[in-house]
Amino acid sequence: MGRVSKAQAQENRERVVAAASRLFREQGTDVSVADVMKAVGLTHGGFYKQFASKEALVAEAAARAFTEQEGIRAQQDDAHAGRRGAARQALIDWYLSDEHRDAAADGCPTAGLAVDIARDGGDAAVHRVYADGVRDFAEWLAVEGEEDGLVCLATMVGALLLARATHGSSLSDAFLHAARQALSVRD
Amino acid sequence: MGRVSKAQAQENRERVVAAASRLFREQGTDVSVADVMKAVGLTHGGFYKQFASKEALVAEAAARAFTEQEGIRAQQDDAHAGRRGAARQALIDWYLSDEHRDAAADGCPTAGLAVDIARDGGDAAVHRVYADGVRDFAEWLAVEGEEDGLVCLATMVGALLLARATHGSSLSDAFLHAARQALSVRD
DNA sequence: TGTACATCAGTGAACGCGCGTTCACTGATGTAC
DNA sequence: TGTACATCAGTGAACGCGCGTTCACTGATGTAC
Repeated sequence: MGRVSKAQAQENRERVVAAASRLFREQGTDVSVADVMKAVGLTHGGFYKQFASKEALVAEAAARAFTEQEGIRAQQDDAHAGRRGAARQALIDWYLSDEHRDAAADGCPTAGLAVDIARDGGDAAVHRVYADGVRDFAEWLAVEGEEDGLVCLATMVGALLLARATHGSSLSDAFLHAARQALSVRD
Repeated sequence: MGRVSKAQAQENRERVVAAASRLFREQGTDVSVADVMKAVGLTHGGFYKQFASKEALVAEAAARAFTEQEGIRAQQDDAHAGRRGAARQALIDWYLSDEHRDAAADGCPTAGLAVDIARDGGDAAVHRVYADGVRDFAEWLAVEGEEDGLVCLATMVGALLLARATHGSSLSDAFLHAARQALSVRD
């Protein structure tokens, strides 16, 4: 397999970032470079033709996941024609659904990457990407002041992560249900 | 270094579980067996004289962490002479403090192990230990009904994990502060 | 109580394996004439 | 427009390293007499 066209190479690179973005959210950032490359049908050797290091991929993959989520929020805004409370409620209902609990790969990176970011002492770039993404999300959620957005996000992330960690127990649904109730009566 | 007395061996075993309990909460369950043993001044070879597998150590270490936290809650109950609201408030204030954010090793296993438990498809024993520990905690927090305990715990865990993940940013303190406010005005 | 021997907690080297990263190589793509 | 050559995306083997686990060995502890 010889050289590949510039357009093809660019497309491959983007597919690698997209696959990493899903795998890291689902299984954590220590999914191996080889597994990421395998997910798009390539071998691991070529990875360093496109990325400086695994850290660099983590940063790009995280940024991509946050951008994707911003898109989902923008869709909600459109769907509810700027009625912020309704858009927020629709997002919360999706966030605290069985579907979101069971599909971390396409889910919220604030939740999916939180612990990896906290433990990984390393790269400053990925920390910046993460904090910026979290701030944007909290601001979007804030309808009754800044603190309201932070608390709402904390409750959503906590309920989602605990629902995932207690999957198989009756607690799992209970966390999602209780948080949905608590975040509905608010406005 | 030849054989060691039964009492000494038992003490060593307990020190291994204690060290694992702290290291797993702080850095996750993929801290290596060798690093756990090193933390108590032993070599990794002897590990399997005491434990069937690393999975078994994870289960024991998690159980120990939950028991330790139950002790802290019992202390709060004693200190506040059975005034449940006050005990709960004191625990929440500690939970959402800088100290707890920065000392995960001696902190809450519900938060510290959540993602490891969620991702690890493996052992049923550790899942049971975790779910039981979470349930006990939520019940202790529930002063206005079951759902109240679950929501309170979700907010605490979410705020703590997000504060850890955004350490270094102004968001970190903001999450702790906002959650403390939200969980104070309640009763 | 004293002695001879079996037990077994802990050591340190080794196992097969997967990690992030490097590198010589391949051959289709891109470019210079 | 056609041809000769340089470029470089992707391959596959290899690097040093750390993982969980196993094992032959050690020598103080525990036990049988």
